[in-house]
Amino acid sequence: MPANIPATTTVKPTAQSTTKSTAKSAAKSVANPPKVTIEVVAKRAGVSKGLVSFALNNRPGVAPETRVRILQVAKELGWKPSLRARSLSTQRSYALGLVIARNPDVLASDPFFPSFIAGVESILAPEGRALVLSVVPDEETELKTYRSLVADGRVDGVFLSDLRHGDPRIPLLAELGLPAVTLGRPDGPSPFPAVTVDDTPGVMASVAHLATLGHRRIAHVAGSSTLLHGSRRRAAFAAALREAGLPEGQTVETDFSVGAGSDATRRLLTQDTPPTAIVYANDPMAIAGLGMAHELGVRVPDDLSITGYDDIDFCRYVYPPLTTVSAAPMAWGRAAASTLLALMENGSADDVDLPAARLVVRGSTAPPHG
Amino acid sequence: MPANIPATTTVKPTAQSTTKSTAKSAAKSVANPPKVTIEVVAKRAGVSKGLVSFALNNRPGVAPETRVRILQVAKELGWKPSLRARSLSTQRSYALGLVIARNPDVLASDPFFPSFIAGVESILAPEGRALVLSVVPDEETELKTYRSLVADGRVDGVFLSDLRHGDPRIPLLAELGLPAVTLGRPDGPSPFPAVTVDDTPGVMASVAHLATLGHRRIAHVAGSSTLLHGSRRRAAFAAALREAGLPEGQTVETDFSVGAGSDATRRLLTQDTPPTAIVYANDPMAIAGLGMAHELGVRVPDDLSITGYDDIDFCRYVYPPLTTVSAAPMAWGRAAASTLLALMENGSADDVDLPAARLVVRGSTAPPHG
DNA sequence: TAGAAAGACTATACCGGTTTAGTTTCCCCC
DNA sequence: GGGGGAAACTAAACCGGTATAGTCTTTCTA
Repeated sequence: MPANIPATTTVKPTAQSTTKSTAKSAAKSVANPPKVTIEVVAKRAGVSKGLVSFALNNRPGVAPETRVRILQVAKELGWKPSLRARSLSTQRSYALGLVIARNPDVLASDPFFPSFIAGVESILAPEGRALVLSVVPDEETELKTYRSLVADGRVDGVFLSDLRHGDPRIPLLAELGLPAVTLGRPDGPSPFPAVTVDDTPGVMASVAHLATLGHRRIAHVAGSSTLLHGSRRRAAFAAALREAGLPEGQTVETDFSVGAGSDATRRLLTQDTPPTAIVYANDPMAIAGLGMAHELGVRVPDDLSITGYDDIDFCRYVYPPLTTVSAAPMAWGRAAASTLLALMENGSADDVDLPAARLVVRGSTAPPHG
Repeated sequence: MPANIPATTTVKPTAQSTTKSTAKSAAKSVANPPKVTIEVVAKRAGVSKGLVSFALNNRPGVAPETRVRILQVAKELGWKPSLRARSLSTQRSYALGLVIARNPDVLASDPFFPSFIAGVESILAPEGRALVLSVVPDEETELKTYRSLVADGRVDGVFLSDLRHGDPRIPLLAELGLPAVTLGRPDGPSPFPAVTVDDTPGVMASVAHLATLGHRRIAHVAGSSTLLHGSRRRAAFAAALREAGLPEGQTVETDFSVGAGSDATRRLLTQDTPPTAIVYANDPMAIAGLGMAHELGVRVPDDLSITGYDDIDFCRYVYPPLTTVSAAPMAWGRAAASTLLALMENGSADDVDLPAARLVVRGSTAPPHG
């Protein structure tokens, strides 16, 4: 039953022809194995349940032979301590949380999270931890979600992705006392360890690559500047231009969505003096840009060079294949998970800097014709 | 702490240069609010805790005025029943599970799950349920994951996606007594309700559309035939050809991945008599096919028409925009979640048939040039 | 008007672990 | 050989709810 339901109309037996009946009843009543609890193990081993608990948790004060015997009995009986009981007494849930606040469209076209999550899982699963995922539509709901995750004790720690400027989640989580790991370094003070893949070098390398090819009018289709990585990539873009001795480039801000990337591209290319190269803040937008270029009859890479960011699978298979920057979301997930576990175990954890994202040159970049 | 940890060093300050310190200590010690439990509410309302529980759960046997008073007190004190305690005594977790067994690459390029999950969440969140997500690399791990989800009591029910022929998960879950909902109708007997978006009409419509345009050599890049929707779309393709009075078409089986889609396309197009149209089993492969066509100098849609399946965001923005079949993963997620909740509440739930996927005609299909 | 039945509520067992406060036993040492 | 202390273990409280059995009124019934 839901938390405290006024009208539990949740589900009323639709009186229709219900050929289906749940598997529960059938299956559960058959075997009905005599639940083995810590009590049973204790009795069988001839000790108190407290001692079984001690033995299980490797605590001092248990004679070596006794410990062995207890564990032996536990194994024989196939006993696994009840997560629920343990949760109640330890006040922990043995689960970690990830809250994603994104427009479903943007989320859907962005392959970051599936890979990231796969990485996270590869660490959590062997540790017996679960991942609780929330996908919420807006920031307000997001904060509420964190509050209720804590209130319900659903998770022992969370991953903080898509950092924003002056991110309100950081003080919130600090106040709630919920351990967290940030994906990237926040711009303000933070009590949490950061696991970072520096994206600046990758973006700068993209620009440098284009400059070396001879491009002088390079534009940037940036992501949302409220997002830290959005504005950071934008800053890296600007810095790289300066470094290359090029004039300031045009920048169009978007929300990272495919549609916005397409629109931005149209705007850039339909000017009197369009850029000869565009650096996109992510791959989906770059791919949309490629489509738009085709539509406008602008040839890539002959008339226009483009670069993306993320190196999603698609990049290799669009035509021409996309020059992009390769982050490693799966490794990122692994590192973030390890760090969060360490933080929870030790009460502190060091920041982790993963290898910076690298430029991968493919066919979408070439010297400008002129 | 892991399941059974050697040293219960829960939280010791690692003596390293720890500029970070966990937020826990700091935050928690400040306020330290005197935990409000059911006991406190009971005392304050001058009743027993049992009665508070009854009032909360809308059970008979509580005088109306008393109920009101209790709930009033509960609200004043800001009491929310402890999920953990409740879990222990009700033997439920108030969470639902989704286990995804996919190659991370395939998963990453497939926007189905993010959208589906967003739909699921929109139903679960208001009900106070959480979603536990597992991403596993292979089938063996997948089955193990279900077992341990049940053993740990992590979830009260699960979503079964990517149905396979003679899917082993169905008997397993039945045996485990875990309520489930299948996404689509399984091919064997199943005790579980199915929530279905029929994909056959969409695929048939694609073929019909191509046939109407005048195509006679239509090929199919199919998904894995171990997957039900893979082989079903393939069957629909074949049926549609027959219905249109066309000869059997070439079919290449893939694993649904972008790379495989690309390879399959190359193989098809480099034959002596290549097809004039290709029906892809999903959009990512179609997009890869588009790229390959470009690479081979095959113009779309002039020399080759292509169609996809799913109507992912990209379709509108590649060039030419992709004719595809629009499923509605978010609505699917909502329906699946509602059905699973209903099943758990009532012990049974009816199958749900969502509106069949529809063909969306865009620029990637045109009459074959003669 | 006794007696049964219903209604409101309490006391308490229970879920299955962890943890603290004792208790026993054994050993060491002066 | 008696006191001190550590080691090994037990008993019971505790986490915070739910559920069951039972108590005490009040009301309906025969």
